[in-house]
Amino acid sequence: MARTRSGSRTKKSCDCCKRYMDHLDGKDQKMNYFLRRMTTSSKHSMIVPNRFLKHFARKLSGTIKLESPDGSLYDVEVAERFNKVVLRHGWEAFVDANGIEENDFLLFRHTEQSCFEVLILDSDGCEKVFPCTGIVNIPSFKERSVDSVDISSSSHDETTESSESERFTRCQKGSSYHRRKTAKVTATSSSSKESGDIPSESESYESDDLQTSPGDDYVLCSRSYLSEAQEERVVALIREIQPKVTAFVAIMRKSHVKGPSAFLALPKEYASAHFPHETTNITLQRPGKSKKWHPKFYRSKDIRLHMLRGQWLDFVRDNHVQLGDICLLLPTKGVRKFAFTVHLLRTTAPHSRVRTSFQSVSSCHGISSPKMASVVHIKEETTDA
DNA sequence: CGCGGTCAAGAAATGGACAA
DNA sequence: TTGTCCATTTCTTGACCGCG
Repeated sequence: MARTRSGSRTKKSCDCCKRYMDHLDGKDQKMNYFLRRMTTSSKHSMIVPNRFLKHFARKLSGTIKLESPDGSLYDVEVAERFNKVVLRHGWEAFVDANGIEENDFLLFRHTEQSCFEVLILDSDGCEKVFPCTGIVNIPSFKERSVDSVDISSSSHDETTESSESERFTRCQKGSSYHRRKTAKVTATSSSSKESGDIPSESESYESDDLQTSPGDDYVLCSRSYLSEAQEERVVALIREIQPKVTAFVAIMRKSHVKGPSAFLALPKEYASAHFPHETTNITLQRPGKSKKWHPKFYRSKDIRLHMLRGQWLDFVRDNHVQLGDICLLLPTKGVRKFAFTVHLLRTTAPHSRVRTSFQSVSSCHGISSPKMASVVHIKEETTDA
């Protein structure tokens, strides 16, 4: 990071600093705001940026209250997922009730205690306009929350509005470097895809505080990308099973399913969080089935490698796991030994065009790219293979 | 001899530093 | 501010070794 960059920034922002200090007055913290953009995955849970948490005076946990632009309050559970703090139960209700859509921007402002005011901006950066705020469909969840809440009266004065705009602008500037850095990846990923709205884009946007996790409910196998359709299926599945812990999603590659030494590579961070800290056998099980597999979880001495081997191949064979299939591993709660439930999302190739795409998958060692993923059709397997 | 486990090397991705 | 280069990290591939 260039010295000149930070230097010029400090020099230029004296007035800003003054206003900023004024705006923080009365709170022993350095940050009041954070901005997030809605992605497909964040419809179900929203990550709170680590940097915000670092500068947030209090510990964000339990239940917080979100105040929508129409003044309604929502109780939202704060949970920790894979070393990330995420807004969980209640968040979806907030999203639905406020008509928040993908690519919308949400500006969170800490008002008091565990209360955040949320400004909703359209994808073009303008404040979202509702036809009639009274018509907004507020689910029963809100009713539950209102009776237990003492709403702050400081939400909609002009000072707030202007400082929000300022902060939004500043925030955009602040994040430009990261966006630029990720643009390379996005450009590469989307180069062959007609639509500009691709998973990798949203992933890269979130990457300022998420290195391995593209979503909040699941961790995606690194260097893999889910198409919108795939992501929707994964999200739908996660929604259905309502996991209490972060799931691991792996798109099957050649190395996962082919050959005598097939294995499933696990991201270091996820493995550290949910797998044993030594080489040992773990248990895999299909939902609703009694049969179990005990692949070896291998962890190299230098902690660089984390993978499932041995009976992993049996699992692959027994369940007819194929190239391009999606495996969702869910740590089983309450079991002393490390056990995982594996949900399978099958890939189907309904026509020749898809088959062609699949050939390109294997031609590049099975690495799933957005291009390839975009034409892969997934169907969830409801019955055992 | 075959299979499974382990490890090393190369490839690819990512992030940081620096110069224009 | 933007583009490029380089270092680091992580993943993939395949070879080697030990055991049955």
